[in-house]
Parts: sequence; C-alpha cells; structure tokens
Amino acid sequence: MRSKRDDLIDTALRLFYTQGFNATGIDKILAESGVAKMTMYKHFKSKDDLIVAALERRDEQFRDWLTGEMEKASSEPRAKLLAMYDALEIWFTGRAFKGLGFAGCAFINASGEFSKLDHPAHRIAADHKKKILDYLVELCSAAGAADPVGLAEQLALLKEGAIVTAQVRGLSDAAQIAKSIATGLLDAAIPA
Amino acid sequence: MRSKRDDLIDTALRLFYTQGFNATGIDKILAESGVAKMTMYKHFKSKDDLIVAALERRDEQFRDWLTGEMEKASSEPRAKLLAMYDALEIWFTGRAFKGLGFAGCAFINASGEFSKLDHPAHRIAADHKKKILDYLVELCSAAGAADPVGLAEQLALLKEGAIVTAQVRGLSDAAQIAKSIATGLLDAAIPA
DNA sequence: TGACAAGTAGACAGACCTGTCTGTATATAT
DNA sequence: ATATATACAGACAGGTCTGTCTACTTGTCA
Repeated sequence: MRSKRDDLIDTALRLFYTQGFNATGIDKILAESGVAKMTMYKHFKSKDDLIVAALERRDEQFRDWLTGEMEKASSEPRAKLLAMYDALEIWFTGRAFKGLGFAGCAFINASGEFSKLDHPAHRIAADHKKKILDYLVELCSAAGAADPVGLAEQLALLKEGAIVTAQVRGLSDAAQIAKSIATGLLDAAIPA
Repeated sequence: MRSKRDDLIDTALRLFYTQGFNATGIDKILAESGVAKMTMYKHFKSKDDLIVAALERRDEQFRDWLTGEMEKASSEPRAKLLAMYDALEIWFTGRAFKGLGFAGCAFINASGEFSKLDHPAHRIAADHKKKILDYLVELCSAAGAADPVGLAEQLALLKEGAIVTAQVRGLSDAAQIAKSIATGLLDAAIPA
C-alpha cells in the first residue's frame, strides 16, 4: 500500500513540475493528494523540504527511465549513447511519464526559480546532471573513446540544448537535430 | 531624462531575472525603483503586463549585445558565428550586463515558470529564440552553407546547451565546449 | 494665473501564503 | 482491552500578494 508520504511526493512533483515551484501552494498539494496538513508537516519540516523530496524522486524516476531506454536499445555502448536522443524525443512528445506530459526539465526549471547555486533545489539539479554525465562517461569509455570525459560533456551539452529547444520553442524535432550532431561526434571520436 | 516607466521596467527586469517572476512581488519592484504604485498601474494594467514589458526589454538588450559582440569580432560570417560562443563565455562569467550578473537565460527561466506555450511570457521567449535563429540563418547563408537553416538550428541548439550547462552546473567552460563542436560543424558544412 | 498632466504616500480589500494548533478518529500490536 | 502511532478536519495567526482608491503635491505649458 502506498504511504501518505509517497502520495504527497508524487502530487507535489506533478504540480511543481507542471505549474512551477513558487506558483504551487501547499494547500493545493494537500487538496489534490487528500492528505491533511499536519501529516505533511510531520513528514516534511517545510515546503522547501518537500521540494527537495520531490526533486529527489524525479531524479530517480527520470534516470531510471532514461537509462532503461538506453540499455534496452542495444548492447553496444555507441548505440546506447545515440538511443538517448530517441528517448528524448519520446519524452518531448509526452509519451514518457504518465500524467506528467512534457514541461521541460524539472531540474532546469528548478535552477531557474532558485538561481543561487547553493540553494538545495539547485544543488540537486546540478547533482542530477552530474550523475547523468557520469553514466555517459562510462559508456564513452566502454565505446573506446580516447577522451571519454570530453566526449561525454559534448553529448550532455547536446542533450541540454535539445531539451531547451523542445521546451521553449515547442520543437520536438530538436532531439533528432542533437542526434545527428552526436552521430558525427561519435564517428570522429571512436575508432572504427 | 529617464522616465518612470523606464525605471520600472529596468528594476522589474533585474529582480525578475535574479529572483524569479513569481518570487518577485510588485511592492519590491516599487520600493527599489522608487515609483508609486498608482504610477505603475497607470503604465501597466497588471503584473503580467510588466513581465511582458521586462522581457521585451531584455530581448532587445540581449540581442543588441550579442549581435554587437559577433559583428565586432570579424567581417567574416563564419568567424562571426564562432564569436557567438566567445560572447557566451563573457556572459557566463558575469562580464556582459552590468548589475545583472549571470542567472541563466531570462527566456528559458520564463518558459520554466510559465510552461504553457500560449502564455504571453512563453510566447515572447519563443519569439526571442526565433529571432536569434533567423540572424544565424542569415550568417550561415552568407557563409555559403548548403543548408543554412539546418546549420543554424544546430548552432542554436549548441548555444542553448551551453547556457543551461553554465547555469545548472556553474560550468562557464560550456561555451568553449559548444564552440569546438560548432567549429566542426562549420568545417563540414562550408566549402573551403 | 490657471488648467492639466504626472507623480506622490498610504490606506484598504480580499485573496492567498506558510506554518501551528486543537481535538478526534482509526488501526495495529501487545 | 488498552496503549501507541498515524491520520484526520478545520480553525487560526501573521504575513504577503495584487490591485483599487483617495487626497495631496509638483511641474509644465499657455
């Protein structure tokens, strides 16, 4: 059985993601999750705490989904890396997370609302991006790249560019633009 | 002499940019600009109206600065395009806009807080990105690219990726990562 | 001088915000 | 059967939010 705590975090994540952090009040989260206020304040000492919990859940959920898509695409590291951009397109077109749609990257959004780098929400965002980068470094290494870190940084930057382009301009094709650039980079960086 | 309206817009832009749109109250803008509330409500019929005006000013300010940096770098279209990434680095390190520092892209931030594509602030953000893209298309065309639109889309995506990477992870080197990828794309797309 | 435009301060309404508190109900485990 | 943990509803305090209103002051132009 799902705990109240889980209900709270899921509802908070959905509302924070689709409506914004500052624009979403505690009362709305409580009403939609059907949890009493005191129950929430027993689990989380403040709204900021709930924001942190929601972002931590999103980190887990998103990375599980993304790496899952990449791993199932192929057993070859190079193909896994390219599959990331196909996964992005699935996300951009709203087919990745049930009930959430696509409203940009929750972590980019959090960094925008909490722009100071030392804000807890911003830290989680930076950590999230770093964890994905580390995964890409592993794959680049396995693919035989001479400079796996440099290559992974490039591939990660393309990913961010695609996300923002899809979000701001509503251009889900951005995933394939990024993929074509990434293909060129992989061809150049990995010995045939 | 600067008008009250200008003071209002400049102060609003600074606060919206550095603290967020929803997190910034009207009263703070009024206090810091030294303008009375009724004066503001005579110029703008709502806070949303002021947000729109602030973003329009930012659009003008940012594009003037960016194209200025690019134009002054060289008379060659190819070099102008690459100069964009050097300009980004100046921005990321806080040397571009006096008193504003670097807090990510105001338009990406706006799209994050107002995620619906038909929100006025989101529309302005999309328009802003489109205007810069059009400028890049012109330069790509002048540089002799076979597919100027496709190339410009790639260069624009790299720009977005660099901005987000610099913002979320605090990595101002992102500009040079983007530049090195862009260099490869230009080499491949433009006949020597 | 007098009319008019533009700005001022500050009170106000009504809604919403976070966070605290009381008192009650339910379920499980000993 | 009783103790304990967990959750509930709902009132409440104290603050902030946007937007409206009144009444006063300044500057300009004719």
